[in-house]
Amino acid sequence: MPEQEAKIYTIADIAKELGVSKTTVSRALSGKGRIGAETAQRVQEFVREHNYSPNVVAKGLAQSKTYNLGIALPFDCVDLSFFKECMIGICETACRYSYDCIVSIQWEGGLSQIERLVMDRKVDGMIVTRSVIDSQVVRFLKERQMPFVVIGPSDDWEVVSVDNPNQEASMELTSLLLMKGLRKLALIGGNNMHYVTESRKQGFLDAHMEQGVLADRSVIYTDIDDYRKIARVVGQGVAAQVDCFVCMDELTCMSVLGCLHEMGIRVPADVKLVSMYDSHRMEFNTPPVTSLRFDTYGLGKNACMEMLKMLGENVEDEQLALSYQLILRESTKTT
Amino acid sequence: MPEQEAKIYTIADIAKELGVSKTTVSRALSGKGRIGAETAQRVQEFVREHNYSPNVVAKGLAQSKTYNLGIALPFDCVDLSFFKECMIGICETACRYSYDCIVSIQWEGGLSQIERLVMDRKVDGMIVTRSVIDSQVVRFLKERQMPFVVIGPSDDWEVVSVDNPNQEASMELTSLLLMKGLRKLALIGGNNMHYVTESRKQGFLDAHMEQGVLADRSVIYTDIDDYRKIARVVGQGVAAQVDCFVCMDELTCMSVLGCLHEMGIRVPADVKLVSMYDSHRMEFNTPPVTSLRFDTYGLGKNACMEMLKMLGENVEDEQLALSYQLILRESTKTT
DNA sequence: CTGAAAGCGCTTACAG
DNA sequence: CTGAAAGCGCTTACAG
Repeated sequence: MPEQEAKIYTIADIAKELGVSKTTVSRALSGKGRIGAETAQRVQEFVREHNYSPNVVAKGLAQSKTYNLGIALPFDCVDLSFFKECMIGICETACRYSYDCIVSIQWEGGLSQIERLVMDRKVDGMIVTRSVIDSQVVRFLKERQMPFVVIGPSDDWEVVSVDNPNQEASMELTSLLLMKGLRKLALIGGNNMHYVTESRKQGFLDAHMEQGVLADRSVIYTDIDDYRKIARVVGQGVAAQVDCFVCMDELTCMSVLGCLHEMGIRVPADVKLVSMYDSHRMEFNTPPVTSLRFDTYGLGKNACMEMLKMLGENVEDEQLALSYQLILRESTKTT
Repeated sequence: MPEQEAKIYTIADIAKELGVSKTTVSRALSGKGRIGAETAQRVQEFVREHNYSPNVVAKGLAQSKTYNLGIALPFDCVDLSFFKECMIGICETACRYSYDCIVSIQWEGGLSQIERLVMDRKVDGMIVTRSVIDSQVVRFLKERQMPFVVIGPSDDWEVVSVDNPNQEASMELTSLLLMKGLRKLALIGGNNMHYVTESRKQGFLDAHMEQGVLADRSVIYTDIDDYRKIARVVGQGVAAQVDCFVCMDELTCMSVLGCLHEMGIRVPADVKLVSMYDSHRMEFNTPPVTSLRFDTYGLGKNACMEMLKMLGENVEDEQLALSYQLILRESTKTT
């Protein structure tokens, strides 16, 4: 049986079959330029019947566009679910505007893949999913005059960025702990070079300020990124008799919980525990851990809309306000 | 200060500057066709100095290629780390051959995004990262005559697929348990429509066969995909006094462990626990859980190499043999 | 070894 | 309202 062998039509084929010019077909398809209603009809019908779809690459070449967005994804993303949700938000939105997303793995420091992507002119813009202080990537993108938006905070006026309300949320979470009467809070967090670490710490400090409690700087630990270091600072925290461990992310939190278990320290009976970033893990842990849930999908979506706007796409300005929830679970039960 | 305003050269510019034809420039760059050594030199030098890089899209159009690979990623990937590592393996390899990867989120059942990607002719081939029984995606890809490879098992002769040795590894893991004298093993697993569920179960049964132990089918549970169901079957397993819970994936395993904790049942003292898929979580749990570690990065790499081969790329046949490790941890200590 | 020309499949001034 | 033509930036027979 000779397969249906779906002939791939070109605009020229259609023009010939219909006895009109390529120009006309093109116009009927794009809707740009004046064109007779009847002619347009005929073209559209033909197209539908033979389910033609234009060669986007050719279209792109003619317009000096690619209809592709690049997503720079850090290779060492601990926070898997964050990047996944973000990516889905971006892709979905891109798709709605007929763009596709090319992923580019971003190795620490270097920018090999991203460089190629940009130099090859395979994307119209870039979305950078981890904002790093003094980023090479950002510098490169600027230099190459490639439009981009970064996800996460930025103190650079020229950079378009979208972000979760990390500082605000961290502050609310911390305030709550203080209001519960917990006084000595240990903060355990990630890489100092990540902006987000800074925001969370700031929120933590803001809350102390607001509640009129002096933050104990001796139990604020940052750049704690492996199990050994975590074990060490948990030990220190316990020795210092902190009331609560405040973890900046879920992975750290899992590890802290592990350490506590091992030391035979009970949560929440002996010490409280919270995470500044929620995940399924936080929910199904023993005990379930109080944490902050952000709308990461929405974040990706917003980033993408900003990008599309920069590219001159006519996006309806449905930019959603990013919110978060403070989810109280057993790990902070005080009774 | 007028930015360096990096002029974007085209092949025509170069030809003019050097007083040769575009053909010559093209040849000097691609290395195809005979060309004078000296001329080639001159071109290459010019190119280096002005760091020109060709417009890949235009090149693609001329060759009816895109130099893009599509990766179909399931939106509901529980096994985040699997897809991430796989993706990195793919992207890395693609990059080495000057391809880029467009991600396409694959919603349950539907194939909207993938369809667009293919119809728009934005990719040369597709890599499908979850093999599902009787897959719509596969059917569509075949119909459209789009080259593709699937990651995971496939019983379809026409389909190129690469896979982890799931069955073999599951068998080894199970055998080990049986050899340790554990007799009643509960198997808890995921979606029946996923091929991988089938492979793991088969390996589990093979081991029983090999060891001459009758598998107790009453404690083989599949399609257990949410916390409620897990809680239920764990309860049943405990009541049936199983010796060990064998979980097909890490997420399930985490939940099973949670349930056991809640019921006050100790691992490994009262019951053993293993996972057929490793992750950091398994390592840093209390107790750490015995599990199977696969080379997912290598899997992605292989998939990509297969794909590139199909596309006529001259890949060195460094196809790596996929292996796995059986990592024994505290959760199966028998003393 | 080198080049003029046609072509990849589209878009878009420009001129009817 | 419609079309011939040039152009997007490359490649590749074909003919020197």
